[in-house]
Amino acid sequence: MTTRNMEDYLETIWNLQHKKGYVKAKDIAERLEVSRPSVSGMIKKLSENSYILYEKYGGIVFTEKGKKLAQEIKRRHSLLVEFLKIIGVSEENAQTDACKLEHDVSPETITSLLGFVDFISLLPESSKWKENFQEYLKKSLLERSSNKKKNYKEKYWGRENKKI
Amino acid sequence: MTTRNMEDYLETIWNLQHKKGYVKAKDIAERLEVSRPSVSGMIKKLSENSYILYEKYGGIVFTEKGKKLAQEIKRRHSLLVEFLKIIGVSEENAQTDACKLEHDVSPETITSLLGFVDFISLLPESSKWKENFQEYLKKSLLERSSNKKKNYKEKYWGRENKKI
DNA sequence: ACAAATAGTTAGGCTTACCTAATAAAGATA
DNA sequence: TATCTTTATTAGGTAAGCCTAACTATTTGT
Repeated sequence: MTTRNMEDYLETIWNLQHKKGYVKAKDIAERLEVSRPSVSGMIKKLSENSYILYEKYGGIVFTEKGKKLAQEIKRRHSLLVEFLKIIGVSEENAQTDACKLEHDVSPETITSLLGFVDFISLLPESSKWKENFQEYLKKSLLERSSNKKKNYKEKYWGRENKKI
Repeated sequence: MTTRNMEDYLETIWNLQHKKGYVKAKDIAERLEVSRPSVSGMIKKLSENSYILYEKYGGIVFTEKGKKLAQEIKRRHSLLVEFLKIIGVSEENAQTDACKLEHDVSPETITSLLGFVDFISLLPESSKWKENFQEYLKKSLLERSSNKKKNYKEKYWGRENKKI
């Protein structure tokens, strides 16, 4: 099985490959803000599990298996970013959240998210869904930060406590 | 700082408290499918960090700090479940995904999700958003598995739904 | 009240990450 | 070519979790 960490390394390798055209252990360390020995260790692990091929002082390349997994992770990441932006999360936060969430979403949730994103993108211009939603978000944020805070909380916890 | 694991234990304690009225280490072990020594260790840690008060053979109660955190986690969990169900994820999967995702969503994303869920719940009956979306999901699943590509725009976003 | 059942802890080890310090290998340059 | 810089590895240690086996302490039942 692959761990969350292995996935992070694979994704980083993928990104470096597409940004610089080659991948060195040093660059991975920089990107992930981790020591070089840590990278050495993970490279060894990923090699042993046949996700990558590695030559000291040379570079890293994906095996078919590794490429497939890296693409899959990338796909989840992009989907999450796209979704988060639709619901109004900033680009920056969307990126960092996607990095964390991408390891945990089940296939069913991926499918549903994909459906949602597609559905929204198919809305006719005339629907103004996004504008309406954005406006609603802005408004509810304002209200929340001022006087209606209490109201909202009661509503929320009232619902929740019944379930328990 | 609290780790993902500490959060899981706190959430479990919260759930047990509200389901049975008291919390024993043994029950935590069962619920989390973990050995009793593991629970002992975590209880010690949570006590040291003042999230709970614990007495051997007695029970576990939250401190104010612990209660606050547990509620916060619970809040994130419920919100995620609610959202996932809206986009068509099954109850079961929504629960398990929420358990994993709840540790990683940023405050901004929480806010946006909350906005989205509220927004959807405020849609007028006439919009039929959910029905349309559900149907779209079902169809697109079929399409995907039979490798066809077709445009549903017209069918699902005819004039009567412009208000969405 | 005392033995059995239940609950909890300690001891000792495993795994996956991380780190720093020291070392080795390769590449670049004088 | 010899040395210096860069790159990578090894050695040795920490921390958070998990486990089993063995032990202790409490509660319960007769």
